[in-house]
Amino acid sequence: MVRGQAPRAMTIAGLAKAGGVGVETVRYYQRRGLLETPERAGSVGSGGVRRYGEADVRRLQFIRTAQAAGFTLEQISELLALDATDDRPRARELAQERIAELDARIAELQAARSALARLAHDCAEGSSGPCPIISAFEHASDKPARPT
Amino acid sequence: MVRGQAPRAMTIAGLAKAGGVGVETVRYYQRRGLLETPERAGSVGSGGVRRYGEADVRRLQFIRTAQAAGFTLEQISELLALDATDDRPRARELAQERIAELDARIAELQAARSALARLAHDCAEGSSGPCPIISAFEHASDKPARPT
DNA sequence: CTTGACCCCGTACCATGGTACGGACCTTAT
DNA sequence: ATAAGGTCCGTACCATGGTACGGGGTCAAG
Repeated sequence: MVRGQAPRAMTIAGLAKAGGVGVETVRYYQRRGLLETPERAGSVGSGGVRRYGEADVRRLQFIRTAQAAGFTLEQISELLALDATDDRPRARELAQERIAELDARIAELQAARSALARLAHDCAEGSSGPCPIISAFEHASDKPARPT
Repeated sequence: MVRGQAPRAMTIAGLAKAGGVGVETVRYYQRRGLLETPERAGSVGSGGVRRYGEADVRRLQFIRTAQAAGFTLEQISELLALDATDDRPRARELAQERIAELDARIAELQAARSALARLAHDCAEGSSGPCPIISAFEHASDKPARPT
């Protein structure tokens, strides 16, 4: 019973490369249930090597993309499980939650970015006084162990 | 040799509270060298409790702020060390590096955010076909082990 | 049919950033 | 002075996301 050989050409190294990760990472994702572990190819039931195809590559890329969006592997796992059950409300819920978190995090990073940019600028220009990057606490009141 | 008692009123719990962290976290920062560990107060050399002041609160808050800006504790440690040596070029360098990384990360998150928003929207509206949140890999070619 | 590269799998280890525990000691209020 | 509660300190443990190791099997070329 042969079922489509064409997209199952790669070994794990090929899959890893296609996804831009290491082989160990692929195995790790398999252990976590994020990627499936195909049956070993080979006439004899036991031996042989596992083969992967385009579907696996897409799945792996999805994982990386979702990860870049700040989803944890746990959440990605849920997203993937949702795929099987087609639970759209839950999927949207997860997406909305993550969007809210992303908005918060983006705002935070932008605030930090502009603060940092201003401080770096100030530190560059005026050579007077302490570098303001750190001076948030520099005007201390009681700092005994500071050798002259 | 008494040197300014006023700003050294708190115990570790007060400092932790002022910084919005737990006592254990303060101790952890002390172990990491991010916060100093003041001498124990008390007439007898050995015993007594450590006291903290405003300077410590500011330092702790700086750590939290820098952390929010994506600095690792390691980098914060360096920033703090720079304070002692007043190494402004290096401080600016660190700041610039982090700004670049922040820009990259912000762009990444924004891309993810809009992709996610669009997908969530699509998933909400059309009830036809699979939810696009996941369908990045849904049009798979060879999916054998799918139990009926 | 041997060599070398690659695969399989379990298990151990790593870094980061904490959190928890437990016994001894100190401080403070009653 | 005694009890309650806080501090001190070492050590252990946790979650997350991997990375490394080692022994054995397999596969393809020469």
